Amino acid sequence: MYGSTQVLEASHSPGADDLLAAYARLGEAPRQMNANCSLCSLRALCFASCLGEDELPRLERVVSQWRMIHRGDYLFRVGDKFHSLYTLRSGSFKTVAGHEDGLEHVSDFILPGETLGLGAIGSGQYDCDAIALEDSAVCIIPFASLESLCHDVRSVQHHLNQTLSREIVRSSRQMVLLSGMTAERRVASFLVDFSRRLLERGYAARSFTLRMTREEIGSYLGIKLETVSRTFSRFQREGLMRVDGKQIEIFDPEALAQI
Amino acid sequence: MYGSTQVLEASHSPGADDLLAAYARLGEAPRQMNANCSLCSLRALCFASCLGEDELPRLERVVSQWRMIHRGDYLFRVGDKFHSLYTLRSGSFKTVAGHEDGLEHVSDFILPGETLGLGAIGSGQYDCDAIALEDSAVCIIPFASLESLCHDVRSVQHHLNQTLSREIVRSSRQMVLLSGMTAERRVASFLVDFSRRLLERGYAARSFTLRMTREEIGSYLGIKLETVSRTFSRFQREGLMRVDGKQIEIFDPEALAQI
DNA sequence: CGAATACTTGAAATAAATCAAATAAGGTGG
DNA sequence: CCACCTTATTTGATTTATTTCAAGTATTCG
Repeated sequence: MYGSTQVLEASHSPGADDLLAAYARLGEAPRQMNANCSLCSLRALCFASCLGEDELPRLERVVSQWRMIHRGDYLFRVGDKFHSLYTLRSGSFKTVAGHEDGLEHVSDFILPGETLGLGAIGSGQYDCDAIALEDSAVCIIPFASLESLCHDVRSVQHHLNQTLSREIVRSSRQMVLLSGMTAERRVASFLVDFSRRLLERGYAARSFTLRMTREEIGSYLGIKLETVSRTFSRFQREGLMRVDGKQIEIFDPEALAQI
Repeated sequence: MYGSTQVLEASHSPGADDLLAAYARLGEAPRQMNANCSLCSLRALCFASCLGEDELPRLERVVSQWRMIHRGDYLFRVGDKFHSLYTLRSGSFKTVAGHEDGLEHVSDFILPGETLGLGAIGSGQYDCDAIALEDSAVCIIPFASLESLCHDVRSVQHHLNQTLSREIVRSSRQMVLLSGMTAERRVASFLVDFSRRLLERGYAARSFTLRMTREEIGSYLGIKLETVSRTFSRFQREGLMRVDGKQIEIFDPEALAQI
């Protein structure tokens, strides 16, 4: 778009990603296709980040396939046998954790560069549903191969450990939010956090589209959709942000962060 | 006590553990002492579980030290530089996650065989406080050494991955609880879960002592201490359990699980 | 374009928090 | 080892943040 400024709606990289996104939109792409880490714009966020140029081919042998998932489709479901981790290349996902009695909870929203399936390593079964919030593309990382690569390349093992550990810290933060914050702070926290994650990935942090519904945000934050809506409206009245359906503009991130 | 039935208050193993517990009570023990995985009764729960008899000495070189922590003392604090994971040998801990503005949350209770410090791997700093709920003993696992052992012994790496992943799943379950359950279900869920964990460790599951206060339970469950107390009283009135201060007896685990 | 889904807003209901006060348990120093 | 002070727990009365119910409006997507 304009030089280095990229927004979520725009294709976020030239080359292979564009092709993939275009295929996904058309719904005509082969279900899987070959990956190429060297050309990937998200290299810095995934396992490639800990490898030298010369080691990338080894990763490419592990992450040899892509897959496209259409909006609303499942990448995996609770209980599915675990074979692979997935790194999101484009699009976005929600993960939904269930409970015996139908109680459901949106446990996370996933942005490009983030990894899906970490909870399945321990049990051999995926522990949540992963559902695409828009047409998306994922790299397939067969876990057995990744473990072998870990064995050969220490930095990859280190990276996997770090990824898992960071996920634990993230959960822990979310629990502080769920256990003690007012609805207002939860919503503010969600907006600030989401904005920060977009920024880290090179997207516009002040103006973005929420791909998820108010109900999904509410579930993620442990409040009802009406409360999300009311709080958005209040923040708008107070001049902190502009809300136009799913289109959000943040005017005063500092004030939001301090709520 | 009676054959194979062991209760939390009793020493849970003969030999080294007893010695350690005795030292801890006296407060006269050396601050650190040598570990011996081969003799440890918790072997089945920790990293030793994935090693053969012949490989144990390698683990013992990594986990070469114990440490005793008195009730109320910190094993580590938020922000401390990360060097080691800790496996609890005896006693119990709480972990407390903080937030900039003083908002605190008891993120977990730790029982023997469980690991402390997993959240520090990613950032190099501990992400929570770990505070002993009673005089306790921990094995010190220097992380650099553990990573080396992971490199040499695949099963150790696999075990670390599994431990980290299981922690993610645990957090995720706790978030479902915190985001959607009534106070009554949270308390029931806590009791059932705590009882199950005791059972898995060979302690009495129907009758046990809560080492933490009502306030700490409330923080863990995202409710106030008065609500914990009232719910305990209600469950007692309904004949599901007996409450005598910190001493708990579960009469009807099935009914509790179904609440 | 039109049915279905998503969102906003108001009013009433409620689960849990807060405030308060009395009782019980636990740890410490004399 | 007991008395005392502190901390923890229970229980009741009141308040409140959020949910629930409801109804109208806007969006989305096939």
